[in-house]
Amino acid sequence: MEKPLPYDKTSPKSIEAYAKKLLNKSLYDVLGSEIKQTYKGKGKLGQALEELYFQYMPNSKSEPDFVEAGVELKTSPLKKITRGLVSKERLVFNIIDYKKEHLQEFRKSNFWRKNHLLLLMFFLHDAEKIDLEYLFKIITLWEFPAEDLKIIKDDWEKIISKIKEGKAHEISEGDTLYLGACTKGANRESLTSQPFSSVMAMQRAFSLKSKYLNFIIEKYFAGEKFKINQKGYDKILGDDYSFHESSVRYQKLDLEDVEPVVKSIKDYRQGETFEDLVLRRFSKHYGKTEKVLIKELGIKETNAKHKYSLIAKAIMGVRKGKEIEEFEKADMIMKTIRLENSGTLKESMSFAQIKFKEIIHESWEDSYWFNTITKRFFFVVFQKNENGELELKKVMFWTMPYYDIETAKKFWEDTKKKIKNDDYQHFIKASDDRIFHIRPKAINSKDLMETPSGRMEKKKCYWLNALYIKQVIS
DNA sequence: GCATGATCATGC
DNA sequence: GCATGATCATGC
Repeated sequence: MEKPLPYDKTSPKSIEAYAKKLLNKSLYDVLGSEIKQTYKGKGKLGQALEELYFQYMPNSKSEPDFVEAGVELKTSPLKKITRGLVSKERLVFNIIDYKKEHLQEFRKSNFWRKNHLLLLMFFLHDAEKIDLEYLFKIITLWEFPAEDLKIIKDDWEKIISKIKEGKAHEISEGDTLYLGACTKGANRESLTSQPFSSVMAMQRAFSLKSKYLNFIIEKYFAGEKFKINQKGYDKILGDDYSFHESSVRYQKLDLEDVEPVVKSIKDYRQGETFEDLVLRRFSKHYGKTEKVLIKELGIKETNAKHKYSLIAKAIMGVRKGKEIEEFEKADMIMKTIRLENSGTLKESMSFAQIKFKEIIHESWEDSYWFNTITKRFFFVVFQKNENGELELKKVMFWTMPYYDIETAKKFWEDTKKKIKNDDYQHFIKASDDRIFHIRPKAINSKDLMETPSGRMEKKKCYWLNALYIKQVIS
């Protein structure tokens, strides 16, 4: 005879209420010391929660953990920074089955069947503790708001279309906005076959980017009550795309520093993705000079160097002083590019400083450079006309192709090796490589940074060659 | 015309 | 005080 469960397994609310008893506690606090014997390993927290706390055995992969309630349990670590708690890593969902995931439409896909209603249990990671001692800081049911789900569905479709084109091996996390396809496997050699090409592809899982999770975290601590109302999804998941009032929107928030481009799901035209919508907003302004744009958009006359970014934000309907919410969640990088009348770039594109003492300890996959270069980019291109005035030429979204990322790796390895060898005179130059170079960037030549060997060296940074950018945008 | 070293201006 | 986006200056 089975013992009755301490919660109603058919009710999401009941499951959530039972889960919340763990708030600000650890599993060890609640279950006592005897469980310490059974669970020692790292990464076993999710499993321990399922078996010992919720008292069910992990079930089939294609259904949610709590089948009857349709709830999927997701644990994920938080870390402490000065301004509070943020996500420590991306949230990883199911492994993408390249052979099956493309067979169904989104609403019947493995991903959506399993993950439409999440029970989020975020805990504070602590390197000094074992899993069972981690304190749970956020426990809540979670559904994607309509505006976000629209983007997630488009992301899913983008990943699926790459599989269907036989390009699973070319998938990059930077292809999509909120829902990523992150690598998942013991190492880079964890390859698997794909249905429409003989090329082996890296194993990947659906995931949410850390930046996206930070929005959930911030809203949770801001005291927002997340609404759960799955009926509202029908309109987003339907085929007609005739969006109406959304019933699963966030309540109005006072998060001061972001503003969304899409104020309502009704802003979309039929069949349009978020990126299409952004392109549409910009295309109306192509050919206008900087002066005209500043006047039309009501931007205060300024010589500030960031005025191009102010113009771009204004076109997207984001007010001064605010960050673009969708770009933040998607961890996307906006770069403005200025062209001469001839079409050549005025300058190469610079990135962050090389932290000499850090790079030597990095591995490629957790390096600054890999994590930057695999993001999605948004380029805003201005070009000088015959009178020397800058005109808005075009905008585009871009992700570095996978074969160029291989070059990025060699470039990064070369740089790391030279720093290890204490050689600061022979970094890769613009004339050495098609895509990348290292160059100084500092206040002046006396602006120095300490090296691993304890000397001081001029500050340098990563650059993308002007010629490469030119080829990318044309 | 481009590569390369150097520096400016702003905002956090 | 410093990192970053932007730009200048020089020489080949």
